[in-house]
Order: sequence, then structure tokens, then C-alpha cells
Amino acid sequence: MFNINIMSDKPIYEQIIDSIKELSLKHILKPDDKLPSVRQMASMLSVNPNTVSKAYQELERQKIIYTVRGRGTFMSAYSERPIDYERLEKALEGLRNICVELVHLGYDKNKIYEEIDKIQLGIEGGIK
Amino acid sequence: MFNINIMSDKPIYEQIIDSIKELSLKHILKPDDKLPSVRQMASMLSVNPNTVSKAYQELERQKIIYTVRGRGTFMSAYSERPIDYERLEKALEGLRNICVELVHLGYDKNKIYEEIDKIQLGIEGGIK
Amino acid sequence: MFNINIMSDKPIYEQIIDSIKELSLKHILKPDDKLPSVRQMASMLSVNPNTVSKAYQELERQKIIYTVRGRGTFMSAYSERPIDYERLEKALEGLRNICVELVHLGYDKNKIYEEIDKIQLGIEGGIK
Amino acid sequence: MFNINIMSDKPIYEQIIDSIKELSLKHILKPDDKLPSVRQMASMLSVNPNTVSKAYQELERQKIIYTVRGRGTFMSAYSERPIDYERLEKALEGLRNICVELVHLGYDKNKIYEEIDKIQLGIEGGIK
DNA sequence: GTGGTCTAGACCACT
DNA sequence: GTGGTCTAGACCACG
Repeated sequence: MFNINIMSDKPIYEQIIDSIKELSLKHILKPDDKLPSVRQMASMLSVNPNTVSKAYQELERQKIIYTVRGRGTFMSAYSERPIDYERLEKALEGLRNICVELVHLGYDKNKIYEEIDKIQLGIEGGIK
Repeated sequence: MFNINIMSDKPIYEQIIDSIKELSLKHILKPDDKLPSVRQMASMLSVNPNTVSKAYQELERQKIIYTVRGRGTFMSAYSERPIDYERLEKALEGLRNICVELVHLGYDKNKIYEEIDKIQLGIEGGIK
Repeated sequence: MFNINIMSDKPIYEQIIDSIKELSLKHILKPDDKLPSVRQMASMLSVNPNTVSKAYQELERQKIIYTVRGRGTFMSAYSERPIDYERLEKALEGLRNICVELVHLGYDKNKIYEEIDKIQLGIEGGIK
Repeated sequence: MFNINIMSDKPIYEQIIDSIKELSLKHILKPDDKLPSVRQMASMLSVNPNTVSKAYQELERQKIIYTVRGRGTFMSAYSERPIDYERLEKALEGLRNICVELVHLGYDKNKIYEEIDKIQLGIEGGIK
């Protein structure tokens, strides 16, 4: 479910964020589902609670989740989540760099398309 | 030519690396073309020579460029650049993450394809 | 433990790399052992932290060590270290040159063998 | 005969030195054989005459060759060549490092011995 | 002229 | 605390 790789170059808190986003996209985490508490999550993943906390804070900032004092943390409704143009810009920049890298590694446009097809983004049911 | 953004979260030396890779893909930098010297590039970009040097060394490690002592730094032949499966693996992983992110931000598969088309990778003349 | 000779023609960062490789071969540094932090090592050896950092980064690139962000740097498992055929090629070329040199300096094959025996590579317990 | 690799990390002048030493070891260059002039050698190898000159100067310093004004440069008699302990020390240090590297790359002592056997140092007819 | 190495000291993100 | 990045400025070997 959560594939955290402590040796990755990607910060652990970002890995947690991305994992939760991915579970959401795959409808494994649905609106108003309860997330594990910071401490539970931390021991599940064998990471420092601070790290989980940082991930949750960032997810809350992005309106992906919300917290209810004394009750816990929950997934937001899809409609709650605004388009974050800054993040979009960064993501497109990242896409651009990855494609340059892939072409350098011998890929052409069609092979890139094939890879994207493989990803199975669950777009059909998609987020609106 | 070189758009270096000192405020970006991406390290400057990586920006230089990516810029050179991109110029190569667009056939603006061709095999055996001479790159600006470390010092020239540094003053062009208003960065420290060490930073440029780090970028050049990494590019050389990746066989994108080669250096001739006392003469300068040059673009490698395309055929010199072997496929690095480890880098490929990481790039595909990155592609996957970016796509998940983009769908999260409201993109669907077709819009992603459109973005990739925009990049204009100079794939037509193709590598190799 | 670490014999760094600042007057040597060999770069300090390479001396550090070689020292760590040697300590590994002698099983003084074992998998998952923690290395001194960049700063500790730097003050131990009376060199600049950047120099140690460069050595550690190269060792990481070679999969001899791995770093865990915020925690430190550790020896890799032997099995993590893939055979790098390019480095092997270079090393064999180097061996060839050294032997030619040694013969030139009056050594014969048996004396070279003796020298290699002296090195005590800890091959008995062997890698892998 | 002379394999000069302009892209190698080894300085060109050292490559020339090693080539001449190797030709000597293989008795292709015998005592009192005439070497090409600096200019001839430079154009043969497509390198800067200064570079050849530097190689010849170093070889002369090591008593491997001698120059006769107006006549040219010649190989010394084997007996002329003193054992240079400083160089010997460096060579042994180099041997040690190469062996450590090779063991790191999966070699054991016997495989190293095999490699040395392959080199065919022409030791039988040997020097001295 | 070129790139490679090193120092001194700084700031940053991550844990 | 950790490693990663960057600047400023220096010295060196090579061609």
C-alpha cells in the first residue's frame, strides 16, 4: 500500500504525500475515509512521527485531507480540492524534463505514450 | 539559450545539465561541438565556475560530453551514449509519478499527450 | 586507519575513497556500518568537508556506500555492489601498465606476486 | 605501435612515456635505436610538439633515452638505467590500489595472477 | 587558455 | 544532527 523507500532521493514526507494521492486516484481512499493517525502511520511505515506530520500538514494545505480536532484526519471531497496552478506548473516542468531524459535514453514519443498507457491512471472513472 | 532560475528548487547544476541535454535533443548542440569553457559558461550564467564544473563532470559521467585536457569540453557522438538502464528505470518511475500528479491536478491522458507534443523534442531527426 | 597524504599527487578525495574501499575489503568496515559524518571525517583528516563530501558522493555512485537523509552514511551490502565492467576494464589496463612499469624497475613476475601477497586483501573471507 | 588516446584521463605525455617503455620491454626498441624527432613524433601522433618534448625530457631524466646534439635521441643501454626507488614506491602503491579495486570488482588473488600471466611481459628474455 | 582540486565558510532541507 | 548545494577565490597540471 505504502511503498516508502528510505534510501530514495525523494524525501520520505513527499513519498507519503504521493502515496496518499495515488490511493485516492485509485479510489482506494474515498472522500471522508479516515486516515491512520500520525503515530499509527509512523509506526506502520517505521518512520519518524514528525515526518508523517509534515506530510499530513502539506496534504491539508493542499486541501487533499482535512482534520477534525479530536476525531482524526479524513480525505476531502474531490470538489474541495482546488487546482493549484503553481503545482501544475512544476508538474509540467517535471514532465518536460522526464521526456527529455527518456529521449536521451533512447525512447521516442510513441514509446513514451505506451508507457503512459501502461500506468492505468483510472482516468475513465476519473476525477472531475 | 540557457534559462537558469536561481530561485528554482532544482539545483543550478541540474538545470545546466538539463539545458544541455535539451539543446542536444533539439540539435542545437551537435556531436563534437565545443561547449563554452567552464569560466565562460559561469560568467554567462552568473554562477560560480564550480557549479558549472559540477554539471560538466556529471554530463561527462553520463557520456553526454567529453573533455580534452587543455582544450575544452565537447558534445559526444550520439552513439557514444549507452543506455543506462538504471537511469531509465528512475525516469520511468518519475514519469509515472508526474502523470499521477497531473491527473490529480485535473489533466487527463489526452491533455498529457498534448503537453508532450508541445515539448518538440526534435525526435523527427531522431537520435541514432 | 585513514592515511591521508596531503602532499601526494593523488587527490585527497581519491585517497579517502581508496581508504574506505580498503577498510571494507579488510572487513574493518562491514555492511550497514555507519561512516563518520562528513564533518567528523573532515576534522579527523584535517581536510575541508567538501572534499570528504566529494569522496562520499563518488562512493555512493559506485554503490559502495549509501546515505540516509538526515541520518548519515553507511556501508552497502556486498551484494548491492554490481560489477562495473567499464571500471573493470580500466583497472585491468592499469594493472597492465603497473606491471610493465615494475618490470622496467627490475621486478619479475614472482616479485610482483610477492607484493600482491603482502597486500593482505582479506580475500579469504571473500566478498559475496 | 603508439596508442595515444587523447580522451584518456592519463596525460598524453605520460602515454608517450609508457609506450616507449613498453616498446623497450618488448625489445622492439633496443639500446641505441634512434627515436623519431620531436616534430616527427608529434605529427605521427597528431599532438603538440611541446607534449612530445615533455615526454622526451622526462625519459631522459629517467635515463631511458639520451640525446646527442644535432644527431637525435636514442635508447639508453639497459645498464644505464638506475633503479629509481621513488618511482618504485609509487608503482607499488599503484599496484596496491589496483588490486583493491579489482577485488572490489569481484576478482580474487588467483584471477589477478591470471591477468598478470596474460600480460606477457617478456620477462624470460628479461631485463638484466 | 583549459579543466581539476581544494579551502573557507555559508545556507538549505530533511530527520 | 545529517548530507547537498553554492559562492568566492586559489593553485595546479596540461597543452
